[in-house]
Amino acid sequence: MSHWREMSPRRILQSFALRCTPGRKSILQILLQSEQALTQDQIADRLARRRRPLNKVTIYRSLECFLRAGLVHQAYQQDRIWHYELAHRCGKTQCHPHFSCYECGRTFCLPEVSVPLATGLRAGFVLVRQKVRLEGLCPDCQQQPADVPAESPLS
Amino acid sequence: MSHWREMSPRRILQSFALRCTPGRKSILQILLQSEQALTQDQIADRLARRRRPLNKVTIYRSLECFLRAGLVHQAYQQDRIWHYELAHRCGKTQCHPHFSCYECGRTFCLPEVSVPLATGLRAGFVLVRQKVRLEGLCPDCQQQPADVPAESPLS
DNA sequence: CGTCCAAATGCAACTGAGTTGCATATAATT
DNA sequence: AATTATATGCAACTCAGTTGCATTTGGACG
Ligand SMILES: [Mn+2]
Ligand SMILES: [Mn+2]
Ligand SMILES: [Zn+2]
Ligand SMILES: [Zn+2]
Repeated sequence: MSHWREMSPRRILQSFALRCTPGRKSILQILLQSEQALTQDQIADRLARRRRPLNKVTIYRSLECFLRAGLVHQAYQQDRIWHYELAHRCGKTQCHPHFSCYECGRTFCLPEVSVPLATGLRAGFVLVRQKVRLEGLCPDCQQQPADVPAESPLS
Repeated sequence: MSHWREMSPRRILQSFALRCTPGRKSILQILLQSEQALTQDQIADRLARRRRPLNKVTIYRSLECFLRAGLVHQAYQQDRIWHYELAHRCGKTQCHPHFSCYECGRTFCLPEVSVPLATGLRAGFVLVRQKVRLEGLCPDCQQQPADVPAESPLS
């Protein structure tokens, strides 16, 4: 398999049979250079800083087009906001897990962590993708008293 | 551990040290009787059908209070809408998985499916809860041609 | 019982991520 | 260069969830 980071945005778009516009190339470049999943707003910021501003509707529509093509995933939602990332660090049937910190609210990509696929699915269900979200305390926050969800008084 | 379904809403609220109001008892009863996670809107509908209408703000604030107490979980978000369910069918460190169908969009609770906890977490991360979301085709939809995400042309 | 107050409720107005319709611009094909 | 399906920009919109504030009430205490 070819490594996306060694390919130009243009060639990647071509290989996915997507139209190659300046806006899409810029969005793709920003996703290629990011270690984390990004929101529309974060992408817009970075585009503006590179003097390549794009309308937010265009960003959403480009991401949706990338999504349909399988170039990006909607990695996770936080505070009702979608975070997008390139699909190249995800396995065929499983995205890499994400870890959210109860204390600081940050979310981390954990491409090196793998979780076995679910087993014992009821007959008739066809599993295509498994997405795992981990919650807890990140290295920066585990010292401080945290706002961890309460335990049940009945267990 | 006591079984919530055999307890009255009133006793459950008391054991969680929550104030016992008519609204909270009704919301709790609806969650107890549901096999699936419910949205604010679905809860409001069922309350109205029982002639116990509640303001949506009150429903949201009650759910948030239940959440802080550990009585309910935010099970999953679909189309930016939170789905709430009682925590009593979830393990201490892992919620039961949920399965979403690409074709019909329905989401199913899979309390019988278990996934091993993630291993190989980088040093410093403290895992408190693991949430698993499965995507694919449900028994009703696996016959029809489905809108499954595209494969990468580069792999 | 009645008194009291922190907490719960209802209502109206608000927030903001994401969507839609439509006019205009442009990538890719010929 | 001409053509056309697709991409873009802009303004207006949607709607789940939140906030401020006035009013009500659960539950503790006597
Ligand atoms: Mn990621
Ligand atoms: Mn569930
Ligand atoms: Zn943290
Ligand atoms: Zn289905």
